[in-house]
Amino acid sequence: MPRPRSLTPDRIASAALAVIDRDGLAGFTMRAVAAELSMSAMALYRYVDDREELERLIVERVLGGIDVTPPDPRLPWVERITILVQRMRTVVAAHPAVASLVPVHRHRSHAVLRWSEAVLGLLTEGGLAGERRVVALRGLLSYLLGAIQLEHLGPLTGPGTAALAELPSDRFPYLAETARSARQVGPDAEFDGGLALLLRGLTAP
Amino acid sequence: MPRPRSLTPDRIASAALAVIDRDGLAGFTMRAVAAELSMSAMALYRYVDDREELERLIVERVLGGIDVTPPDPRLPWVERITILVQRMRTVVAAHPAVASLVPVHRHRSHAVLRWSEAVLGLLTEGGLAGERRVVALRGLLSYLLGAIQLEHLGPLTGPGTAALAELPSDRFPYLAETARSARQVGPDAEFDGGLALLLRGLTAP
DNA sequence: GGCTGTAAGCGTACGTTGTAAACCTACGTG
DNA sequence: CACGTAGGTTTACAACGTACGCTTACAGCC
Repeated sequence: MPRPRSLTPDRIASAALAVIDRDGLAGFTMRAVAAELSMSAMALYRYVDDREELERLIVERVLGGIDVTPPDPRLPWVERITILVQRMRTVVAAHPAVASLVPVHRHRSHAVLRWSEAVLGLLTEGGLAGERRVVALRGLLSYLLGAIQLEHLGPLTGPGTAALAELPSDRFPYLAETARSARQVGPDAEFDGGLALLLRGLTAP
Repeated sequence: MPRPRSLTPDRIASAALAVIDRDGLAGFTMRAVAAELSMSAMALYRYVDDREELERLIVERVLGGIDVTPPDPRLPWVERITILVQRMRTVVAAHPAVASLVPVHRHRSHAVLRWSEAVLGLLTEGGLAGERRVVALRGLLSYLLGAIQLEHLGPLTGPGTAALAELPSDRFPYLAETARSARQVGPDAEFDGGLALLLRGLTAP
């Protein structure tokens, strides 16, 4: 019988995401999100316990965009896993500033569960089970989240590389040389290359 | 001719680390660190531009503890890399709460440079060069930082696993089963297992 | 259609944070 | 001993998350 709710969790998450995309993580403030919704700051608290829950909503909204429909089953299972991993990277890349929120809230995310379930299915199809399968899933997730983080927090490829290339080459000969090679490797190639290493380790005899 | 400085960057970082170890990241406050040094909050700013620089000092102090002396050269190069990676994990594990600061400040850390140089040397010894070597270094760092993060932010192994095991097994059959296997895998085995995958990918034909 | 109870939404306020500015003060050098 | 520099303190402010209490709009009943 009371007044009906005017917001959905999804609408709130969208508003918060709009703020973050526009003003970065530093601009993400309860007041700013409320303003984006044309509300007072305190009205937000009718929908959310605290800032942390709002962050969870955001992460869930971003990761919820992952397409977990199984890739073409005619592809080798390793390639299908590659696709699933790339899909997760893609949705986060659409909102780079949330990259650092993901690891914090991942373990409460339903989207991550669905994604993990899909990956586990493919790992199983690849003949993995038991503890080896646990290690594989966890390894993929670690690499994925680590790579996303590094990518959006001061990339090796990119402007940082320039500084690296000017390192005193007597004390850091390898780094100086590597920085030169790094210029040839774009972010996608870098990510896919690392992922391929992991997956090759999975299938090697 | 003026009054001498009474603090070293290292002493400041130690105080901050003491605060973090005692009260967690949330307790890490300019005022708290200053109090730890028996100073007023503003006195800190004679030594540090802002909070961010203090965070950098902390990360540098933690990562500075890495032992980068080359492991026994009689070991295969893959094992020597394993040792270097584990050493990085070890120093962060000693101060779990700083885990989330590391990725943010890594690219300005001299300690990371030294570590990277050592790893690159071993990769080179393993016959890697050019873009393959770039991808390898970056892959190792991504996995390492991702794994550290996951480990200290809601582990798969650990209490989280219990919740996972009780998932509706009709919708998450693999996850439910995997959660049971996960109980057998300790954090060290999990980390080392994932790392081994990556390195095997590096040496596979 | 008016009345009413519930929950939506708002205004105000408090404690805490990072840090700017102005001030006082201890010390090495002349 | 005086002086100037830089160390340290005090005070202050804007912005943050959020507790509390009030007002107000609506769905269901008479």
